[in-house]
Amino acid sequence: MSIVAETRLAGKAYEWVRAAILDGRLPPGAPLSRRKLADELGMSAVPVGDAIGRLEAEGLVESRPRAGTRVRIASADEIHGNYVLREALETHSARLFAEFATAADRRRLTAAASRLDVAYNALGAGSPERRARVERTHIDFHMMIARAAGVEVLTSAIERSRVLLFNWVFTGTAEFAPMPERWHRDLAEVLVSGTADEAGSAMRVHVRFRMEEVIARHRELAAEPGRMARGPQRGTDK
Amino acid sequence: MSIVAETRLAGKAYEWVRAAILDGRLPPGAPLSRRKLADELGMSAVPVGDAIGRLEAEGLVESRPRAGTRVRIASADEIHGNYVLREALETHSARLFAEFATAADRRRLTAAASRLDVAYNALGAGSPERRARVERTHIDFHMMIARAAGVEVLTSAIERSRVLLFNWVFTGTAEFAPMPERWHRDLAEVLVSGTADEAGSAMRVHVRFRMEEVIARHRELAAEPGRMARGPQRGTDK
DNA sequence: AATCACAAACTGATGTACCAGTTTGAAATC
DNA sequence: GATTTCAAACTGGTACATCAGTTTGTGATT
Repeated sequence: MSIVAETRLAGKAYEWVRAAILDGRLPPGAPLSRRKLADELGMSAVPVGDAIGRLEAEGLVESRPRAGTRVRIASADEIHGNYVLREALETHSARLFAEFATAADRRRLTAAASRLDVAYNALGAGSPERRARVERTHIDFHMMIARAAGVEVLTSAIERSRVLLFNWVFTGTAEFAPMPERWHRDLAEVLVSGTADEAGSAMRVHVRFRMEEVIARHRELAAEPGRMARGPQRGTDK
Repeated sequence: MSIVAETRLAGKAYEWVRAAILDGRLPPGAPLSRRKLADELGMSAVPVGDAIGRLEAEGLVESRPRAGTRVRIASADEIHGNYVLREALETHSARLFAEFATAADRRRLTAAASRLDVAYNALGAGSPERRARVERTHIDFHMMIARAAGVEVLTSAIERSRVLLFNWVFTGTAEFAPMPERWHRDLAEVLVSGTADEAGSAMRVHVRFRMEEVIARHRELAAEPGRMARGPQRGTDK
């Protein structure tokens, strides 16, 4: 979020844990101990607690007062909600792109769409690592659209909502039906030469494409046994 | 955000400071001392620091490592960015309302729009307190639209972006040109009986209505002298 | 074999102490 | 009077110690 390197220890812990969650080293449900983390990172428990507090506010982690902290497992409702949020943010950024993007931005987007479609089409049943890498390129493609509008607040909001979905969905060995062959090229074409309304509609379809599949996949993951320990857990509320 | 009352001290401090910022007791630029706050709230400096960390992550507060913490003064760019964000979120929630709101929701929205227009028309040059109260009712009106969609993530995102704007703009004695007489009634009518596209467009116009005026007003506020102390402050970046 | 009880280990949360850097106002200098 | 200097006061950040609540493995009881 900032250009300068993080100097506060709390910031270092935050980045570390966040990265660990995002690349799967800490899968959903994994326990997190302030003290063990503090040992591992060579600091005391206070900055670690600070970092965990921030992650909790963001929804990546869940902590019950004197019982422990775990990487959060989102509900299907939340996954759906994040898709709605993404739809709102990305359709808007598509509108802005169609209206205001420079000629250079438009050229770059067209090229990136081609590369992305080629990568997806060549992927087949590639290794999880390859799939994750292509998925990251996919994110870059969408961020390119958002960045073209030059509105920092918007891009960072999109990134946040994407982070949550990515974590909740792709940390397993999720496998999805292939995309249409020219999926991103078609989208890019509308964004590059269509009106704002057309761009928004096209992006709307694009975002909704995998939503239901993803939610179904999430239900499978959540149904896996052995996520939580014994006990009433009390946190389930009413 | 949660139904249960906040038990952690850090949470209490967070709520307290956030409320103080939002209702103007801590205006933009005001200094915040961990220790003074800790004294005042009857706790130690650690939970206060935790709360300040969260507020900083949300952008309400700005803290330079060993120099002090102040209520943040946003740049005009940020104000603009938050308007863009609001436009994205609220046009989408208007679409959802037009498509999915129940008959009861639609009736309630129509009634609320009437009340709101009446309040604005009767306001004139009322006291700052009265204006702030009407402004809060205005927020409720928009939140009613968002809530009708039943997507928690979306409503809380809208609330966040509104909180920032409200704080940055309305804590002064901001004064704006009056709204058209049927401003909210006309909007509600489209949301209640129009298509999703129509509702989105109407909301887009609605959100943009005061944007430029607000940004101009913000420039005046930011230009006021005596906000910061002497010294290069070093945080102004490049 | 299944159930239960319980104590030891672990957890998050907070208070206290301390450190290094920044600010600031008054004294010293020009 | 204006400028510079500089030390005391204050700041955020972290480590350490401690507390109360939760979890869990072990062993006693049925």
